[in-house]
Amino acid sequence: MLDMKYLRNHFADVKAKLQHRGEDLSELEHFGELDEKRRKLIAESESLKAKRNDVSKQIPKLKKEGKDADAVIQEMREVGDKIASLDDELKAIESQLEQLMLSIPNIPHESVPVGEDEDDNEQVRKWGEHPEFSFKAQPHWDIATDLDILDFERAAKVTGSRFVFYKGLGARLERALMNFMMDLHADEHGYEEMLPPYIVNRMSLTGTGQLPKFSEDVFKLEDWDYFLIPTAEVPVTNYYGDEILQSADLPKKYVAFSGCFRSEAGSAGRDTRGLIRQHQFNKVELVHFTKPEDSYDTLEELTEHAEEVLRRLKLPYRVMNMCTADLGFTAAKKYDIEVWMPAQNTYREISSCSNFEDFQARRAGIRFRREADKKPEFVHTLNGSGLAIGRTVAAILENYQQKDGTVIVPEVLRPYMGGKDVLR
RNA sequence: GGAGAAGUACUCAAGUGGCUGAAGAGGUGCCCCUGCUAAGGGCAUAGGCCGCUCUUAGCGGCGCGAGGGUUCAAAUCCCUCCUUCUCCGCCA
Repeated sequence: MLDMKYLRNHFADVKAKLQHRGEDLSELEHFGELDEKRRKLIAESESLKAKRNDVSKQIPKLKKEGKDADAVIQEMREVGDKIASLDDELKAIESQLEQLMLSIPNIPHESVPVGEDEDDNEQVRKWGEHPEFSFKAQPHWDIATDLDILDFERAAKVTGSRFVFYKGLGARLERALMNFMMDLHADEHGYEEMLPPYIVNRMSLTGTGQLPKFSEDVFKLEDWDYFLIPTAEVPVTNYYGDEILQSADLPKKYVAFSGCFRSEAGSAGRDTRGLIRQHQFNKVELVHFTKPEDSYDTLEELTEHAEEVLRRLKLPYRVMNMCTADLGFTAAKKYDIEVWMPAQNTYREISSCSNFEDFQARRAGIRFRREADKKPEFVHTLNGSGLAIGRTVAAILENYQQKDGTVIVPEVLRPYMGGKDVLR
């Protein structure tokens, strides 16, 4: 959520910056009117309340002195009715204004390229050499099905499309990656480890920005106002919701493993085969809480930590600075890390590293105090995948595949694989 | 799932309609006393959000788990919900 005072005072400027996102901003036009109406109603109602408080203090005195208070009480009854009707009106305006504010996306940072679609994303850097094959590179779903380490068919029977069973060394590989990534970030990058709830309430999803606008993307539990998490970002960021942290507490950095659940509404027909777009997948997520002045340095650090996973796995990748059209609703700046997928002859997103500045913190109420007598300020929140595990499995299968259909296990994973060096 | 109890500030806690922005204690900070320590004494310590104004400040509104209601007036009375605890049931 944007700062209402800032929006009021810099309306034209904010609007111009939001327009680069290419989203419909017609809602935004109602802001001025609602904001003004709200403040007018508050002023009216509160001056009546001040009067009521004042007169109500006199009533017991009048009574004590044996004077008649009926006329005053009658007058206050009318004042009370007037207050009630103003407050009703105010409540309606405020809920409209809140809906509006919750639907306005974040302002892109000045270092974000202005663009119209994903073709305008800028490559920041590139790492690693594409593997050369003396044979036609196979897609990971064929490799895995042949090795009998992934079973999409039976998952479709047991649940439905976009689900998978990991089997044998496939399951082992997924678990090895989880442990490798968690160890790397916890032991070497200095993150505190966390295992969050997989189910969250409406307020948490509103805090991180998935709700109210993107309700069709998340799974909701029947008869409960609870949702399956689409990413550990949601529980971990909201961990400090409605709290005021001490200056010395910051920065805070967490690494969380979780299952992730996404409805993939609107993705029908895209990536229907393989591990790329599943309703359920595992992910190791990095979440930072920083002081405002540190968040852009932190974004670089966070992205670096995610890249390190790919470098140790020796998987080629590139880093993209996402343009205004491809930023996502909540981010002020976002780097996507894309891993090379030989069979598709293309790079695919494997991590998204974003700085939300105070956008999520304002929604979730995450603040800190610089000094004991200072006003609290909103923290900046950031997160990034470090990494999506299913997609990493897919990338390993495709980049490490051999002519005979086996797959070499990346060296760093072998200790986690009971010493196995090849999937066969 | 059933029965009961509780939620007031950093902590504990008093408070059944106006004199309560809220007693008291602990904690914390500063000061006094003391050769040092212990003990003692004094002072300070309500955050936060919102609105207005002549914006290094002032004024007003809200706030006692959350939201409604009753009342001229609610921490206090009523309703709904949430959380925690105890017992029973169920369960990995």
